[in-house]
Amino acid sequence: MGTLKRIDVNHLKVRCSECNLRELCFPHGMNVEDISSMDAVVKQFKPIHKNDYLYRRGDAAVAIYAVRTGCIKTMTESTNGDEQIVGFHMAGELLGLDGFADGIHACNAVALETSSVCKLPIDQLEALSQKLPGLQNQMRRIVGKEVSNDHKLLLLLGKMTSEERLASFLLSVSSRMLERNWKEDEFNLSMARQDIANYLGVAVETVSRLFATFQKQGIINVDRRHITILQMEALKAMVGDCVSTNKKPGCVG
Amino acid sequence: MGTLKRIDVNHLKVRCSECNLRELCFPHGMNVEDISSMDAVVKQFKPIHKNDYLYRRGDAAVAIYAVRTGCIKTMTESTNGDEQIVGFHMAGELLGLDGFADGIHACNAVALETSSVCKLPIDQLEALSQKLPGLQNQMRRIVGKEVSNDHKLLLLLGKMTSEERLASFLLSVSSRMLERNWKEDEFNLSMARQDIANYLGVAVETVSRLFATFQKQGIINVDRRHITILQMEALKAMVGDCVSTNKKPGCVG
DNA sequence: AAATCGACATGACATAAGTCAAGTTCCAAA
DNA sequence: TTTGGAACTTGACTTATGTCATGTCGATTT
Repeated sequence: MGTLKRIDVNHLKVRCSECNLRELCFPHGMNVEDISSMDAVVKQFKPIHKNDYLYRRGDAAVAIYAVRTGCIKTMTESTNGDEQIVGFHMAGELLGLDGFADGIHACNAVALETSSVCKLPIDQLEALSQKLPGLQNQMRRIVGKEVSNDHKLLLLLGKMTSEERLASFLLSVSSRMLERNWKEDEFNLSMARQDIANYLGVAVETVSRLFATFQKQGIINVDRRHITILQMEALKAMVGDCVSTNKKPGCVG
Repeated sequence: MGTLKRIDVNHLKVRCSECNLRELCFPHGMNVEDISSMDAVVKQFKPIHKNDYLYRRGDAAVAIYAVRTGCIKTMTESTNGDEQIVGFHMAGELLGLDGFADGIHACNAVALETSSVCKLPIDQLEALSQKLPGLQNQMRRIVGKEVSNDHKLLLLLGKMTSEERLASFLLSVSSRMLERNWKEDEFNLSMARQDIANYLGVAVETVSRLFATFQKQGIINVDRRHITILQMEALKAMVGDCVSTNKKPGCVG
C-alpha cells in the first residue's frame, strides 16, 4: 500500500498527557505536571485479540493495565473450576489489582474483542510515587474505586432479583458510555449473553428472557448485541432509584 | 480495688512492635525496624460496644482500622436501603478501605460485640511511606487482600448453592481461628444468624435449616452460636476442595 | 417465679429462577 | 453457495430457596 511508514506497535510511545482518555483513566484528577511524569512509566502493550488472555491466574503481577480500546473481562476461579466474572473493563478503566495481595494474579483477564491496553509497571509506579506525593493519592483513589465496584456487585449478587440485576447492568453500561461521550441510550454490548449471565449470577436463559420482557414492555430495544434504551427512567425505577420514584420517605438520594 | 493505677484507655500507647497480633495484622511480613516506626502512627481507639458504629457511610475517611479484640462487620447500603454485609473483621484484620475512592466511607462498620481497634490515620501512613519504601508494599498487600476477599465473596454469591455458602463460611471462620492459635474445630460465632444469612445472600431460615441439616449429618455440632466441627473434610468436600476429594481429574489444587 | 423479648427453629406453601430440550438466527469456513 | 456451529431464544417443567406463620428457647427484667 504505497510508502506508508512502518510503525512497530509494540514500542509506540504513549503519553498520558496527550491521551484523550486521561480524564477517565489513571490520571483523572491529577495535576498537569504529575500527568507528564506518568509518560515515562506508561508502556504501550501489543493489541490482544478476542479471547486472548492479558494475564492468567498464577501469572506474576508486574503491572496494572489501562484499557485503551476494546473491552476486557476479569474473572475469579474457584478450586472446582467455576468462574465468576468480576468486571468488564472499558476504555480508560484499570485492571490488575488482583495481583496486589501476593504479587500473583488471582484473576484471569480476557479480551471480549480486539483490545489494546497501556501497561503501568508496578515498580516504576512505586519509584515515581516516592517523588510525587500526588501519585499515592491517585493509587488510593484507584484502589478505592475497585473496592467500591466490587461492593456494588456484592450488593447486586446478594440482594437483587434477576430483573434488578439486568436493569442495573444496563444502567452501568449506559452511564459509562455517557462518560465516554458516546450515546447513553444506544450502544453495542461487547459481551456475550453468557458473560452477562455469569457476571449477574443468573442463567443465560434468564438473561434472554429478561431482554425479551424489557423489550415487550417498551423499555429497551434489543437487536442481538445492539441495545437501545427507550425508557431510562423505567430502568432506574427498577433498581430502586429513590430520587425519581420517591419510593421511600426520608430518602435523601 | 486498692491502689490500682488509673489508665485512660483513650490514650493508651499501642506498639505494633509489642503487639501479639502483629503477625496477623498490618505489620505482617514487615521487617523489625519498619514495624517500630509504625508505633508512632498507630493510635488506640476507645472500645466500641455491640451495635455501635465505628464509622458510617458518608463519614470522612481519615484512617484505616485494625481490630484488636472483638468482631466488626462492614456493610454496603443500596439507594433503596438494602444492606449487604461485605465482611466480618476479626482480631488482626483491617477495615476502612471503602473510603479510599473519594475520602468518604461507602460502608457502615458496626461492632458485633464489644470490640477495640487501632486507628491508623491515612495522612500519617502516607507521610511515613515516603520514608519507608517497605510500607508502600505493605499497603499494596493489604489492598490486595481486601480485593481478594471481595472476589471470594463474589464467587460465593454468584455461583454457590446455599449449602456450599454455609460450608464455605464455616471453613473461613475455622481457618481464621487457627491463624489466631485458637481451636479450629470449636468456636463461638460473633454474629447472629441474620448476619450470616445477609452475608451469604440467603434467608435466615435457610441458615437455620442448613445448620440443622449439617448437624443431623454429623458434620458439625451446633449449640446456639457455639460450633463444633466434627468432619472438617466433609465441609471441604462441599465447597469443592479438589485436593482431598479428587473430584476432578487434572485439577492441580 | 413470672413475664417479656429477641434470637432462633421448623413446617407448610409459594415462586423466582434454574434446567432441559427444541428451535432460530447469524456468521464463518469450506 | 452450502454447511457447520456458536450464540441466542423460547417453551415446558423442576427445584432450590424464599416467604409466611407459628412455636421454642434462653437471657434479662420485674
